Amino acid sequence: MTSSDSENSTRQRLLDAAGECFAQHGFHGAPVREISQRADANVAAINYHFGDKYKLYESVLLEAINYAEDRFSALRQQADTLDVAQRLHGFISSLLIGGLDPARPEWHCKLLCMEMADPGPALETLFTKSLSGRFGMLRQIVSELLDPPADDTEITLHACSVLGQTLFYLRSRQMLPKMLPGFKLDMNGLETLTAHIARFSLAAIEERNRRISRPDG
Amino acid sequence: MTSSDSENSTRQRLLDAAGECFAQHGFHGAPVREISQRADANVAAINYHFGDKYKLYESVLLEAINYAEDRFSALRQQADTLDVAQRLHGFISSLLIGGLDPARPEWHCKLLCMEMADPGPALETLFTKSLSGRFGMLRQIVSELLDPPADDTEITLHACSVLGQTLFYLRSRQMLPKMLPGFKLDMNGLETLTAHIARFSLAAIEERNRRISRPDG
Amino acid sequence: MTSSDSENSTRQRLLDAAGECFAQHGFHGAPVREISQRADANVAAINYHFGDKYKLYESVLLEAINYAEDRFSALRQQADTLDVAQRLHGFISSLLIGGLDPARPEWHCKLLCMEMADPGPALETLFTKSLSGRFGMLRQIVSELLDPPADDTEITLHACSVLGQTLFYLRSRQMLPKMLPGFKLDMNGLETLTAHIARFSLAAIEERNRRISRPDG
Amino acid sequence: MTSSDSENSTRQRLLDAAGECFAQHGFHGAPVREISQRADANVAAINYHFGDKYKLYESVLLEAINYAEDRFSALRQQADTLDVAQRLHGFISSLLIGGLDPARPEWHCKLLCMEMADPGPALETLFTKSLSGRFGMLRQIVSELLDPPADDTEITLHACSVLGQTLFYLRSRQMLPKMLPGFKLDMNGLETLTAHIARFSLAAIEERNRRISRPDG
DNA sequence: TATGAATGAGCCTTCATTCAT
DNA sequence: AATGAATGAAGGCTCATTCAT
Repeated sequence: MTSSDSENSTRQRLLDAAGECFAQHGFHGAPVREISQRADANVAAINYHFGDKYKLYESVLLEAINYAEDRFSALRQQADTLDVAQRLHGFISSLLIGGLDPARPEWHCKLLCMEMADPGPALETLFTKSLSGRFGMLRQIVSELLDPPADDTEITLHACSVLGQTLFYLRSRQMLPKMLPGFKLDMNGLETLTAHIARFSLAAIEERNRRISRPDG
Repeated sequence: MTSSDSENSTRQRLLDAAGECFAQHGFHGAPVREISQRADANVAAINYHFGDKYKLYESVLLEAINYAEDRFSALRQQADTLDVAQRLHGFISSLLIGGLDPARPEWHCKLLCMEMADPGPALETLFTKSLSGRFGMLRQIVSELLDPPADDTEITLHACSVLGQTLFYLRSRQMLPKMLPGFKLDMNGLETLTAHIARFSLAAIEERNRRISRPDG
Repeated sequence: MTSSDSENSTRQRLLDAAGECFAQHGFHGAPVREISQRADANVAAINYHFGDKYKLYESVLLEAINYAEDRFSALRQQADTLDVAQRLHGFISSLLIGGLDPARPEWHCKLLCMEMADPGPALETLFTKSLSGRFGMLRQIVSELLDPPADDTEITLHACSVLGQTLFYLRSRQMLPKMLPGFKLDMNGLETLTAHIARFSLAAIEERNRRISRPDG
Repeated sequence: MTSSDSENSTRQRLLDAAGECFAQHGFHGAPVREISQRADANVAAINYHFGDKYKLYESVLLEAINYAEDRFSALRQQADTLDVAQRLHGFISSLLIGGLDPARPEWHCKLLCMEMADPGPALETLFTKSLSGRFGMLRQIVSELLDPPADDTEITLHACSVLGQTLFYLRSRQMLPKMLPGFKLDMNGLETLTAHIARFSLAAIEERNRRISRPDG
């Protein structure tokens, strides 16, 4: 067992500490000194392992985005065995539970939301590496649900409706206690949300399908 | 007419410059010197007019949130003359067009989204002064749409579904060119979005109403 | 009497302190903290007044080179009233006494010599502003002394011989106590040196003139 | 042959790389990491081989000064077979060509000049090991040339005149392209310089000898 | 013999703020 | 009402060095 173990190496401790600090104070508001102290490491260790503060920030973002990627990989592999409604449910669930899973460090979700609200150079990587693929997956699901078939714009609008409902909880998480007092975001609550979003969206789409296929205008 | 009435007073120029800077670099990333220079004012002017940097930030946020409040006031006054579907449409429109209106300074929306992604003490004021009222308004509309009547939780879930779809475009604005290449956010595009969200949501609710009122499933 | 008095202003104190420090430890070896402390000023004052450390360094060099420029100006104005041998003596004296004058801060000479031994961007300014003019002046004197007239190269070589003898004492000043133990560089000593260099050079040139003008080869 | 014999040992590569770096940026301005990288060695190798950064610097200076010492040794051994004018020429040539020889790494000369402009503890070694002997040699030559004999001071002054003319080119090398545009410092140019300095100095001394030996002025 | 990881001290610079005017 | 000068604290980063291997 060498010191490069990914478990508790200086590098890994820095990543975790940085995640917390960046999520708490933002990139500019988080001093590298505080990060290194929380990681029980030297200030110079950051530059040694990551080059500079921003490269550390990028690495932290990657760490956060990768965490939930497993769920989507699994979903992709099960695509053939699940019907389209199940895949919609799976997508929403992956995003929502993958994002708010109480087992996941809180800062993952917040940091990603902050980066999306104020995108920097790092977002490019996140996008090409993960976000764009996820959105394509959702568009595929939605396009299968829309019958009679929809044009590109309509698919996009429906995909955004599903995505918007889901991301709302991730992006509003900081405000949820204030907005929805009494609502608990435990596993149970998350499944309630998932079920609602799926049912709400499927209902809207079914209604749309019925309307379009009706003979009159 | 004193100089404090002037629309172009130092104080106002500072507010505008600060809005741009804060939106561009975040609170910690925007140096007061850059703000004062962009406002063509002295560094000390900020502390003179606002006390300190954070109070300036709060003032800027208030400026941004107040800008769109007129639309909601109008909506409230028209409540009696509009049917509930129109009020839903009006709410979505107020939020979406009020947020992305090309005539509005770009930083308004971005800054508010950033503050919501990473809430500070200033959010409290925003919430009690504006956000909480808006959400209550939406809940009222949704509760009227839900028939048979829904319990508190279901109202909230439906309100969140509407709100989530709408906020999605505000909060993703920075990423929209990348996510939805070719989509134009001009007045026309905004109305398309508004119409879709309203139709999608109404369809989902109607379907729900039908399902619930059915003697059994 | 305002605070911008050139006498004892923060800016001037910084220049003097920086001169000493840079001369003592070199540009890279002199911490700005030490400079500001010696100047009884804040660290930030350096960046406020000069922009950055290197611009301070350039200003210090200019201060040093300007100090002696008066002597050369005077020499230029007297050019018509002095014969050429006197002007040669004047030139050597201006350089030597202007450089080692005990009334002059010691660091002036050392710092200029250091910059010449390891030229940076700042030397360009020194050269165009002062050095090149001085060398032209010396070439003019030497060319008048050379009779029969000399070509460009020969003038240059003779000018370098005069200049080299003179600069030797400036550039070796740090080593003089070791090389020439017992030699005092007071006003008296400097005039002895000046006289020697002038006599030595004139002798060499006269001998050269005689040799060239001799009919045989 | 052990690895420490090798001309391309880590130790030697460090010396060469350090010479370049120190000459380029000065002692304080040259980071050990850059040196070790240029030498294709580990950072710790410097401390391992030399103890610390300054000891490396001293070693580099010694390397530079030793390079030219062979010429002077040869000159000393030939002392008996050459007349005094030839020995003067030889001395100047050793210094000038030994210093500016295009075959020699450029940094040798520059680094020595820098150390002389800003002497540190290392200069002591250089002085006792080399410089003082060279100066003594020149004084001996000059004293033989001065006839009628001169006192100590006069010998010193004349030696400094010869030395100053010669060192001028070494110490001004960085500025020569700017001062003497078009002058080429190839082997041919160096011999031109050597010949001029020797002739100039001999002429001055002959004239002096004539003047002194004249019954009166 | 030689190294990659890690360190504490120090670097220059910039920060938001204050003060005398 | 407003400002230019100045400040102490803190910023991110780099330094020469050390240590376990």
